[in-house]
Amino acid sequence: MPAPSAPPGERTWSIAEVAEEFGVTHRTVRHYEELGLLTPQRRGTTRVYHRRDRTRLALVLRGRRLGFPLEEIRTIIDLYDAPRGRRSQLEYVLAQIDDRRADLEQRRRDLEAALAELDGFERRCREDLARLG
Amino acid sequence: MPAPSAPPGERTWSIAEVAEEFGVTHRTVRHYEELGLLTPQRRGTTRVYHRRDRTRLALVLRGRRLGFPLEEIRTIIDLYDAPRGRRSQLEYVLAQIDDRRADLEQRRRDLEAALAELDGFERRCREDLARLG
DNA sequence: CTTTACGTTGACGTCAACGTCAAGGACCAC
DNA sequence: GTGGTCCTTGACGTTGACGTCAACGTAAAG
Repeated sequence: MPAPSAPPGERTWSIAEVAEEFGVTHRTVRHYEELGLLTPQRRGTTRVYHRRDRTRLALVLRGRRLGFPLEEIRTIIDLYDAPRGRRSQLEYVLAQIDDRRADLEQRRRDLEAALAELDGFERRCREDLARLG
Repeated sequence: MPAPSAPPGERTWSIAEVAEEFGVTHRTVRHYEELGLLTPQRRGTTRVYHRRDRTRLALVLRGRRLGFPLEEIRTIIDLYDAPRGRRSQLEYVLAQIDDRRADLEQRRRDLEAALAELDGFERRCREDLARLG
């Protein structure tokens, strides 16, 4: 059963399909649900994934590639869905955004430094190689 | 005993000093030694850290901030110290460099995407805020 | 000489992020 | 019916990266 496309015309996916598509195991998908990172619909007892779930999963996996702990990832993507009706809420969200940005920019500096070192190292290696030529 | 600066005039450090300076615990420093990331000298039974160890520790911590597993970090920084006398060795090292660069550039893409999203989200939040007067 | 500070080596504990069964329900094909 | 495929919920195992003792050595300070 490759997941029904029943009432609102919107396509949905089974757990096996999303796992396959994103290159993770169904256990991983379930784990993310346990942590509140995903909240698929249920058709009876079976999980039904919508576009929204795929979007969130993509965000989770990107955060994972960047080395963030899942708990932290949750607070971030929850931020995107947070209510922003009142001024105080908006100001809180904006403060969080600043924190996140500072973190990401530190990582960017680390990343650029690592890449620069790698470049320098490659140059030296190529010079060594040329000398052996 | 803030570590002796005995024969070659080069300053050295105790485990407490390097831990302090890099903002980690001595347990962490020992753990890194167990994994072969650091190889301090011994004066009797006591560890003595040289500039080289500090350099490596800095690399390790940067790798850690970037979310790399310690084992992977070890293979990378060992690469920097690897023998490159023979052509085959150099070619191996250059291949490894390419692998590493590909990984780092994927991370950079993820990072840029995350920052871009954050920027867009902040703009929307600021617009919401403006609408609230 | 005893205390205090810092060092050492095990060895077990913990937490995150899953892996890996086990046992069973639901539905289709034959 | 039986089998096969995909789904479910536990629940225990594992790995990485340390934390946290315990038990002990050593060397300067009182």
